Amino acid sequence: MNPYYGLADCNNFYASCERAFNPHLRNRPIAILSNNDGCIVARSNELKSLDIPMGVPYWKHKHLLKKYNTAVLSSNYRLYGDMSNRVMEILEDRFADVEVYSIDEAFIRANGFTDEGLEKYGEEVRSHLLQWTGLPVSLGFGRTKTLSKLANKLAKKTPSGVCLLTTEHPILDELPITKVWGINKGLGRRLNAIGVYTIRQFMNANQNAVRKRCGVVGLRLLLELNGMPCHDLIAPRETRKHIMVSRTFKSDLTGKKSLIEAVSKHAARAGEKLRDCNQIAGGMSIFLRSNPYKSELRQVRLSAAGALPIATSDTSVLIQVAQQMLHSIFDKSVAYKKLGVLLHDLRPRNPIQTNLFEPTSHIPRRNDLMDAMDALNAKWGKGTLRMASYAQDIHHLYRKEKQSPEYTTSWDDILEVE
DNA sequence: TCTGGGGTCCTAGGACCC
DNA sequence: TCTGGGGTCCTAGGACCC
Repeated sequence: MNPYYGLADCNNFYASCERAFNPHLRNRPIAILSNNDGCIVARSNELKSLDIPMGVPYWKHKHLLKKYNTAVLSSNYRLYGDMSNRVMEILEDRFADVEVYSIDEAFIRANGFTDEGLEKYGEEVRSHLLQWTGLPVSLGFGRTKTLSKLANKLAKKTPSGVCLLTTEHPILDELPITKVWGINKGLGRRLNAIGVYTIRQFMNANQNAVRKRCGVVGLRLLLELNGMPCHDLIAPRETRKHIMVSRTFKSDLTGKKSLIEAVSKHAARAGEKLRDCNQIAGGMSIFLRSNPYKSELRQVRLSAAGALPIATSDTSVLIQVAQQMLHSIFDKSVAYKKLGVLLHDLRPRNPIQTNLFEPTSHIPRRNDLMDAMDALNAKWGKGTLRMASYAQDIHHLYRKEKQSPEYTTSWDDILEVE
């Protein structure tokens, strides 16, 4: 028998994490803000029903949020990341094959179940997750990933929180194509142009026409909706293609000193991510951008890119190159709002590739040093040990005024129960 | 006053080669 | 005067995702 695919998705994940540790948030609308307290990136159900859209600038809706007595919080990624790990561990325990797809979602493959058996097992897993993490999770099942993703949307609206979607289900006659995972405005419009509006119409559309208009991406979606798998679970990747670290400043910056500190910090963070997935980078680029919302200011997008002298994950090299690049593009007549560091041309960390023109004998020792630094920071908290080039605290460059405590990852913030 | 961050895949087009 | 055809590789940008 063909396997089922499933998608487990935490409901209103960030808001639910906050709620799990703070009972005062239980019956209030919640808004979670992006970095720099800029946009609303997560909403509780109450807020979703109040017509506050996702991704809008916080300041534009401030008064409305206040009117509804909304709890507004800066995002607490350490807390969410830790809660995510707990959920994923339980899923991995309950299902043979799990693909962690994002911080709050995982695809699963379920073999050897009857339809009823699978739904029942789903409900059991759901209540296990709720009991052990305090997070409500929805489960959708179907013969393909695309169907399971759609099933999950339906599961959120059923009391059991679980839904198994077959290709015959009448709801597919009504749902618009934009509800399909992977179809947004662009593809949606191209499908509308050939008379396709509902999911059922899409399922029955001419495959050549879809291939021609929407490329292989569109064709695969059509097949998946008809129950023919084109996307299998993807093994956890150790091989990322790019690593990016970028931040918006709370105000427009003109001073080179702050930018040097920020670029060093970003490069160091990129190095951590790189070592975390056991890779080294062959190239780096950095970019600086002015504030696009202030049209009266001079608008620029500056960037520099180049190969590293030798592929590496050594923080001190990354910082040095990033600083050189910043010096090379800095223009003192511009005010900057955003800065980013990108690592590309990533490769596995071992074996070390030597370079005729650069000495490499010091590399094993440097690797040990980096590993020791990462281990210390993992044990005692981020930033316990860091390079002197960004020793100065740069929190003043960013806004983060409404952060909740790190209930699960910091001893100082652990919840006390009386 | 205040507007996020980090990914993936696909495609088109240019450079280059025979 | 007449100026091919097909392949690969790389990159930038679009589209989509969370």
